[in-house]
Amino acid sequence: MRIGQMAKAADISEYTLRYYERKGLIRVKRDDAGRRCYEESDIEWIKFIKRLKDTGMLLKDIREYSRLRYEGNGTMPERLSMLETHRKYVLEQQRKWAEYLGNLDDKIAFYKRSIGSSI
Amino acid sequence: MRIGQMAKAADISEYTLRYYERKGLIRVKRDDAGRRCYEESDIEWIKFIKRLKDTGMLLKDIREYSRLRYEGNGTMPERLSMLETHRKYVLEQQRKWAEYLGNLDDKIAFYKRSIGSSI
DNA sequence: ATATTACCTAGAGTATAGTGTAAGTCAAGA
DNA sequence: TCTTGACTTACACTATACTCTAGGTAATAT
Repeated sequence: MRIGQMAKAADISEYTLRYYERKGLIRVKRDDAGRRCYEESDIEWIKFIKRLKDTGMLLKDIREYSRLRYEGNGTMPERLSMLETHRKYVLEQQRKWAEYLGNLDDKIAFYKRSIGSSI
Repeated sequence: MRIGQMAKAADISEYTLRYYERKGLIRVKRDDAGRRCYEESDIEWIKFIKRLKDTGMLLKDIREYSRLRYEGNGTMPERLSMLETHRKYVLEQQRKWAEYLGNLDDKIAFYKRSIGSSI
């Protein structure tokens, strides 16, 4: 699978795929012509990277996770530990968003009352 | 209230306070010596700006909200509309975080099984 | 009187994460 | 054979949001 197909399959730009490779997040083989050849399994891997990124993990941390992953199964405990740390972070974010939604709803209710009473 | 006190009161750096002023998010009067004089009410305003920012609103959008706020009560309907749009965004983010937490828990469970079975 | 502290402005520098361009290579179809 | 399209690398540029420095002023503490 070449970069164009992968970009479509994983819904990511070719620029970003090359950028992630440069940054050490993804390792990709080349064909005889020097073109990137992605494996099928890379689709899920790239989607997983996207999710880590979308939930606030920095590329340098994803890079570290990636390094462990490419090292093999022996690094599973370390990866598990990273994911558990990240899980705590995600829970904390959820708490913050819920709290913020409360604030926002209060503010919205206040505005509605203010606008209503001025009629 | 001068910038040093405000930085402590609103838990934000002086750099950022000046930056937000330059960007049009906050309007501040000066004393005879040209120093910024914040009002008590600015504390809550700045905290609110921080929450908008922390929940993914871009400074340029916060700037627009701010412009309306400084224009007075007549802009309440517009501000309400901005907050309701942002509320939808926050709800969508919550949904995404919940979904992602599910993925993460699956992955963690998988790792735990894998590690367990290899003992 | 002088030293220190808190402030001022303008502008440069940093971090993060892409995004785009220039110049060139390669392979497959008309 | 020639052209087109998909790729390659290296490097420059962008956006966002700060963060810091340099050089200066003003008020206060010793």
